[in-house]
Amino acid sequence: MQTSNNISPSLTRADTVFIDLRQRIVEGDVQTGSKLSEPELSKYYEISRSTLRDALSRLEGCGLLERKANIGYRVVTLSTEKLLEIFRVRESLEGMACRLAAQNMSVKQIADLKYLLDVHNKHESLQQGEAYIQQEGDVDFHFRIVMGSGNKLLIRLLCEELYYLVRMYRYQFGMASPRAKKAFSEHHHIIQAIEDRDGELAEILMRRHISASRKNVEKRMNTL
Amino acid sequence: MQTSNNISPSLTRADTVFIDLRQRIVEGDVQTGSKLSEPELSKYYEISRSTLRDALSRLEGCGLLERKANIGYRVVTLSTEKLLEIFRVRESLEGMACRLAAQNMSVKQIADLKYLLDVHNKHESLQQGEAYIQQEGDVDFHFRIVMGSGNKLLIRLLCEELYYLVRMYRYQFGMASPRAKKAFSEHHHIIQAIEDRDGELAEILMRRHISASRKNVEKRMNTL
DNA sequence: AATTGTTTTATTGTCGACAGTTTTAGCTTG
DNA sequence: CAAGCTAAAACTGTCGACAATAAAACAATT
Repeated sequence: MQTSNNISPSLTRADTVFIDLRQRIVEGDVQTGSKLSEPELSKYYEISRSTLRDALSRLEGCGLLERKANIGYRVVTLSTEKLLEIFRVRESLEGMACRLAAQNMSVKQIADLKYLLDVHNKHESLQQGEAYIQQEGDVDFHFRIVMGSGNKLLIRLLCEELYYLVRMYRYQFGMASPRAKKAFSEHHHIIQAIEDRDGELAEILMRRHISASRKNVEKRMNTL
Repeated sequence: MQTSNNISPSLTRADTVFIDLRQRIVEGDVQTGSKLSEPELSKYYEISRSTLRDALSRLEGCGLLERKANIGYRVVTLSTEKLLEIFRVRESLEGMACRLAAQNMSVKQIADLKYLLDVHNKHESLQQGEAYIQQEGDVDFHFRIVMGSGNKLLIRLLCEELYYLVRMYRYQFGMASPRAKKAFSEHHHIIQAIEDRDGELAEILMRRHISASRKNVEKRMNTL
């Protein structure tokens, strides 16, 4: 007898496996490109194959797994080319999100975001080289702006599909970019545009911000 | 014994049901907002619930179905608000696709697209009011530009996830827009920019083109 | 020894049945 | 008659087993 918590949407077994596997894939605990054996995984999680397949199909929807008929699921492989493709999509989608955020974010949301940026700024000043915190701060910043757009489709595409891939690249490609200082300054300019309700400028700044990261990767790729 | 065609990727039962249901949902044969009974549907298709659920989970990935734990799948509901959200996402993504297409489309691809546009233009001149052909022509035009971008992620997001929703709105909202003439002219300008390899202009023109459609819907919404 | 063809093994696709939850129907009570 | 509780029906979540397909191991031939 499973006394389900009636308040929150009851978590099914497939849900928990989906969430756990997602994290393991993102963090590289399950290697990129590796084939997922359904019998093996279902034994590992002590669930049936049906339940596992439910979880796997959802991971495919996140773009973390690929499936071939009669062959099975594989973890996606990472490549610089794919990373650059993601940057192009983020540039366009987050640019639009930023434009809409300038229209739709509440005064309180904007204030909270400014506060968040200050906190991270101090962290960065005090304990130099804490790349981890800086990364999480960056993720949080972009996340909040997308949420602030108020466009549910945009939110779904970015937060539920693309961002897990983005985090996967961060974990496994180790993007400790040397753009920390610049990124902070760019974030501040973006918030300013949002606060001024200048959607057009906000979009341009966000696109430049992401485009700069992309060019950074392209430059590093060419020097190798 | 099923002599599977070894050349093409063998179609599984779940595949065929997925494709058939997708069309029925897009064309409104399965009503929006209606709940899908798994026992009923599996009986209809003469397959087991497991196979059906495989198909349903993929339809959820396309954004055509919504799922709640312990309750089941429903066909998504359509609304003007959601349609406007789609336009915003298309504006940003297809704008980027058009920019990349200007860089990456081959000379032959561009020539084919110009030819396609001419054919549809003649059709439109001859048999006035053939909204259907005009619609399909529009879909094809946008589709080819996205393909021409060469960005696989962009292609997946637009062609495999968003465009079925777009077609669903066209079928069920009956968007016989009065923008036929203008749209043709805009398409021509876009191709010209692509031919000139002017990515920046191509993006701007595509965004205006889609933005104009959005504003058209907004205007119609306000007059009701 | 390498390669092709065959057999065996393992894996995915599909099925039907049971368990737990939600919804519906019916009954009781104020 | 309405409201609330209870019991029954229906549905989704989960399970284990069989069928069809792909991968691996092995044998045979050149």
